[in-house]
Amino acid sequence: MNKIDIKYLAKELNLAISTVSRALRDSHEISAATKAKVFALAEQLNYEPNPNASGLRGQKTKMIAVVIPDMVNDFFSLVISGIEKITQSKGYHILLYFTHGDHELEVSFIKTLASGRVDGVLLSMSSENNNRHYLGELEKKGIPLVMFDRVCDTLQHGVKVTSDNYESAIIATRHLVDAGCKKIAYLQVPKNISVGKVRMQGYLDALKKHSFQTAPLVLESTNDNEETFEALKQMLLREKPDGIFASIEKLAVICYRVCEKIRLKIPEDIKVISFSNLQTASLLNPSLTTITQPAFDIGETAANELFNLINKKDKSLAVERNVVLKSRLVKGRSTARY
Amino acid sequence: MNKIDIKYLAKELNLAISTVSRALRDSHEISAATKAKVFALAEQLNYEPNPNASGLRGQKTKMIAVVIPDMVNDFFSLVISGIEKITQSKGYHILLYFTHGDHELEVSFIKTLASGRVDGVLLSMSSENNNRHYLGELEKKGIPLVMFDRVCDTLQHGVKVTSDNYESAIIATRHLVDAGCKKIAYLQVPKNISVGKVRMQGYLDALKKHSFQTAPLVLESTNDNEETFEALKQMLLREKPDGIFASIEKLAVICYRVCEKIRLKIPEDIKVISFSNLQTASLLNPSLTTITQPAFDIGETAANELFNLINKKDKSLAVERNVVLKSRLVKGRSTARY
DNA sequence: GATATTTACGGAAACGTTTCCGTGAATTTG
DNA sequence: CAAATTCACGGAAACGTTTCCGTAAATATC
Repeated sequence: MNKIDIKYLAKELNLAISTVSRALRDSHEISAATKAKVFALAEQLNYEPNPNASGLRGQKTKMIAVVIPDMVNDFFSLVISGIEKITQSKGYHILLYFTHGDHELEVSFIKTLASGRVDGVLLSMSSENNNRHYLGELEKKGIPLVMFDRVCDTLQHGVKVTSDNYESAIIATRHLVDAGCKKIAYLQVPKNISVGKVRMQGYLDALKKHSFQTAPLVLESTNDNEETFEALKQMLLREKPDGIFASIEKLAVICYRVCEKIRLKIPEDIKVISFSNLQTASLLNPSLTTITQPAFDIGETAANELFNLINKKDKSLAVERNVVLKSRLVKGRSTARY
Repeated sequence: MNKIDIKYLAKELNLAISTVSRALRDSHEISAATKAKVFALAEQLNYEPNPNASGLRGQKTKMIAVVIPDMVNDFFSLVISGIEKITQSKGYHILLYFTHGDHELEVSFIKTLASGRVDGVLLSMSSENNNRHYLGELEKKGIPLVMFDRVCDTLQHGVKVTSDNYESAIIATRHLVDAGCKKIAYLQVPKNISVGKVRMQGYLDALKKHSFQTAPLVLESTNDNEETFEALKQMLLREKPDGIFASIEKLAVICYRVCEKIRLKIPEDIKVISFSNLQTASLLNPSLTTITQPAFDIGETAANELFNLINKKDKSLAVERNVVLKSRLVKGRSTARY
């Protein structure tokens, strides 16, 4: 029942505390014989260093924070899996935070994280139109930050990992055009987040370049699914588009339900494509054509970028770096020519 | 650029360190006037207490660990969301670990967690047939443990949160019988984990009681999806069951793919039911009948149970407690009578 | 009005590490 | 072989809190 700490090991081995500490960290100023003895006893007694003590002394916690909106779709699950692969290999730990799209909560998380709880932060922002002054707190304390997917486009410096949303949106829109669509609607994400804006810009530009459609047709959704369901139903009945481009997975799912409700057949009456990482997209009725982001890869890349910052000697965070990964088009029956 | 710690606040206010500390913790032995001053300055300077220091001193970290196999399906995402709701409200932090089904990794996680990194552990085991001696490390250090879903059935003491797997398996099997199935196959999870065993027992007992089927038909799957795909294909071709009961979601997905491959129509040729938390189950082709576990609720409950242990005065962990939550049957077209 | 209690605060120890500084002994150097 | 360096380790400070113990003044008790 005795707590086994370095002091206990030292007493047991008739060594000084400092010697034991150095031995455990494999210091060169300790003889091989002594090291062996220390390792053996540590192993035998199942010694584990106290992370608070080393964290307090050395100012490094071996922990990183992952701050994301939530985990309602497969995208963030995959990102986290990618992050975990890296942290695992580096012996780091993951602290997980959900902002639930609440900007205030995000600010409060970041502020507490700036107190030395973690060595670095991975962030996918809940809303990007707010002020971003709070991110400065991290910088002030020298805690590296890497943003991914939902990044802050007005922030110049910093490392950002995203996917090619603009190009993918063009590809998606053109895919609908090629499938024969004459009137394509775009379902916009609730919040005014940058990925939504960029994707919509791709849709708009692609319409101009590749389609005969005169005016864009955009439905702004809300966070209330029922509300969005109704709005979409009205829009489909009124405007009768023959193609739907959903900017996020949830909207495609709602779209499927609306089509079922008002007896619109996919892909015969209307074709659907969506940004999505749904692993069962190919099993849907009909199988959903998706733009699939490299979610796992985004996680891995963001984590690697963060560790680069953490291990950097000089803490000049003035680096600016944009890593853009490629999404891919996965064709399903929802956009098939019939 | 000055680090703002308690010492700095104290100097600034001409107070002792101890006074500032007590004021911040709203101690009764500090006058209202002094508290106000301290709070004001702390607010103004954005003071955040150093978690390592308080953790080291007070032996409480305000963190809990969540150890799960992985996040490849929606079940664990939902569980974590439930956990997060509780930790969030208690001001706690979540450390997330994936064992990837590797028992050795799980042991090593638990061992390092026993060093005082967290105040409690939530665990869903990767494999339950191995020795469980390592769990004693936590108990020895007085760190509470709550197991959920994949619990250790041979461990007598401890708190466990599960769902009614046995009863649900009976309901699922009977549902297939009621749908007209004469030959029902059971797809067993790869590892010999307790949920799998319990569910299979429900299947076996239900067969005896509710069906005319003479012999059970069980396919043991492996972690290799391709291998399982082939095995299932052979089994379907050879045995020609007219009902499939998948013990986990992944097996249902594989089943769908196999049926597509060998042109078996669901539900006309074969009916399928599965344990699953897939949020798009109703959108599959055909919509999948599921036994849906109360995943979010499991997370909430497990977290609440853990906090009960953490806040318990006497650390006698001898409590034994089994919380069982109800799953529900969600009917889809995959088991429809035609 | 002398003693007991409460109030409000200060000083210092303690939590378990890491690391700076020091120091004899052993080894190398010129 | 004296001086310089290296080797292998010990002592103690420091990280930022929390809390035990002490204490002077203020208030309460009989």
